[in-house]
Amino acid sequence: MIDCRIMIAEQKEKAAQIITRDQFSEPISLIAGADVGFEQSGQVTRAAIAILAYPSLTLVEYKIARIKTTMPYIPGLLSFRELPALLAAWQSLILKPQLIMVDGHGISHPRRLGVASHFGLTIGLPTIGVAKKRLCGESLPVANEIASKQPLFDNDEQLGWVWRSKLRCNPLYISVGHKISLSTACMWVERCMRGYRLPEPTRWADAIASGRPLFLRWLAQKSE
DNA sequence: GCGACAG
DNA sequence: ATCTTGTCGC
Repeated sequence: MIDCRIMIAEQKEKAAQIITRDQFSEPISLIAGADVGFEQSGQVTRAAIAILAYPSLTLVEYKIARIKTTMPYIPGLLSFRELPALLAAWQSLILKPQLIMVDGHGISHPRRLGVASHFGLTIGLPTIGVAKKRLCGESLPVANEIASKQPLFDNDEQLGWVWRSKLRCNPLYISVGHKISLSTACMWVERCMRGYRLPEPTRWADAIASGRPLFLRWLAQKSE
């Protein structure tokens, strides 16, 4: 069995180190997206990091890491399952981005250390949490208009924004990962939208990690 | 005790 | 997260 108490203690300790101020300077030329998928058996964790040029948002580099799965999925402890593969992918990159968007929550987490924050703290770079589902906190319904948003609250503490990125799609949960403020995080997510539910960095990372048509077409076209 | 629960 | 067919709507 896994002793979650140790991980929870680690999360509480690390959460205190998360920086919620902007610690990067513009202009930014490279933005990354990070996501993790699992192969059929579930025994292999596959992380992908996509590096996009900004502002063109074209894919300029990507790396995939395949690691043996060590942890089961436990809500709230996702980073312990996904971080090893993310770090492996990170280490193999040639280009280093100034900002990273991670598929998952940042500080909108029961102990304020979701995978986006954990990853950012570990590598010491600014990260943004872009999650597709709520983990904790409460919010009012978001109006069905693009860019409508509602604050995500845990009592009096705002954990992030619930943000409608696309009509008739479930909203995104945007939160501080590390070394960035919430307002700046939202600004960068908006700047990276190209008409899909997910911002481009996360959209590409997901496509690469899961071998989706978007990425397969890109590969095919590249080899022509 | 029951429901909720990122990926 | 992954597997998986059809179906509805823009």
